Amino acid sequence: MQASLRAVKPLNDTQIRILDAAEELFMLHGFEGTSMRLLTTKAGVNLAAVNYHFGSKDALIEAVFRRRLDAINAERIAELDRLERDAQGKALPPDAIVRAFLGASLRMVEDEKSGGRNFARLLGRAYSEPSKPIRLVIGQLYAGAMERYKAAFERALPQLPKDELIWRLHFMFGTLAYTLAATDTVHLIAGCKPEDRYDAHVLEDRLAAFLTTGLLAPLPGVRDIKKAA
Amino acid sequence: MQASLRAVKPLNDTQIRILDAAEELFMLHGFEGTSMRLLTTKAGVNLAAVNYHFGSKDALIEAVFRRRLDAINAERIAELDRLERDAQGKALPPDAIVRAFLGASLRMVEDEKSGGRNFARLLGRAYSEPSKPIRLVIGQLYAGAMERYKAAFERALPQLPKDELIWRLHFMFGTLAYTLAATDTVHLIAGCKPEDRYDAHVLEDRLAAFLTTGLLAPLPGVRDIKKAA
DNA sequence: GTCTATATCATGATAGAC
DNA sequence: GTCTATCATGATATAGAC
Repeated sequence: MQASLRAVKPLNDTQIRILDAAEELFMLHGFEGTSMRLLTTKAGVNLAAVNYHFGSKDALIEAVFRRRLDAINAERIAELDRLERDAQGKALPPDAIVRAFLGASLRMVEDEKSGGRNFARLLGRAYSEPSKPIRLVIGQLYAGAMERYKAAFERALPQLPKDELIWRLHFMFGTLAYTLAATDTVHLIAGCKPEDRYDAHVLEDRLAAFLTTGLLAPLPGVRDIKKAA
Repeated sequence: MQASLRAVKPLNDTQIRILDAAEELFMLHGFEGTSMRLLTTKAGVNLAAVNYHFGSKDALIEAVFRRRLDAINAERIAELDRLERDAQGKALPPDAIVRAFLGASLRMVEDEKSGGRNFARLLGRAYSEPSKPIRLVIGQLYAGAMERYKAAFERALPQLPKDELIWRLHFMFGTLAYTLAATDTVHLIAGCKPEDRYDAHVLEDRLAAFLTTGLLAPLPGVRDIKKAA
């Protein structure tokens, strides 16, 4: 009884094949643009299998996100736990928090074989997904980690007003999401080495430099004197 | 003959109603999620009108982006022209280039009445759109302005290696796209004043502070000695 | 659990009267 | 230019044999 509360029933081969195919096709064509026929054909399973194993197409979309996001956010929180334990009560350096936040997501783009890269791009796009149920699931899966990181940043950047911090975290999210979603289009702007695109270390270094400096930016000046008065 | 090359045929009332409805519905439900029936009902026109006036649903999507993006990028380029003229050959301050780039997009989020805000959110999402034709149109509509801004940044930040600049412009794009697409969800992170969400000046100040500082960040260190050697 | 066959419905597009 | 009626197709979901 205790165990069954958290126990994740192991996925069978058919379910895994469906989830893998869904990840790739949702990434390529979007949710509405991916039909069950295409999906089940690609997965090499029967047309009825999705409904049998997941109940509906919407439930499958949820399952696709849950399969990976649970692990990623658990990893994020574990990494923050470790940092805070080592710091013995002192505030963490912003750079370390940023890297801990980025790490789990970026490692996915290196994982080509087991489909992590597909999911990374899918996830990047999902942040600005129109479908309300999907946004809800994503938000819910992120909620725990977000709370923890927000608190860590508040301690690390005590001089930053809270509403400014919120916006800067929002910007950080956006940069990460776009980088995950559109990593294959960077070369279109031209000029960057193609081999860097999927190197998580290089990406982490570049992103961390940009984002950490941005988080520490001087406060924007007051623009409208009347409003301030 | 000369004039007709660039002449944009004025849109009639039906076409405008269709474009306005499309903007809002595409934003709410995505392209595939918006049916012609829903769209024409919302626009108050006949089901056949979209095909008569635009030829197909895909052509309508293109028209939606063209209607506003042409003007926005022209504005972007004009603003850069003005700055460079005033600078009389000197490199521009990075902050000014960033603000010129953001301005035209951000002014849209203030424009609630004529639908600019809908378009802003739609545009933010379109950057990570799976559909290849849509990405092509967007990329093409942006190409001219991107060239100009890239060159301006190269002059303003001569110490920054080109590939690092490309990545940082990529990050800047991402932050702007996400901010446009998800401005209505900032409050979910909680803690920011709701009235700031659609104030273009406040947004521009916050974004410019974050992005300009990020663009000027120190270079990320070399991580792997072996690769560098 | 798996598969075939099918029910039911919505879609984009068009033909042709007005 | 606008409308009605309709076509051909493809969608999700399910019933029922194996």
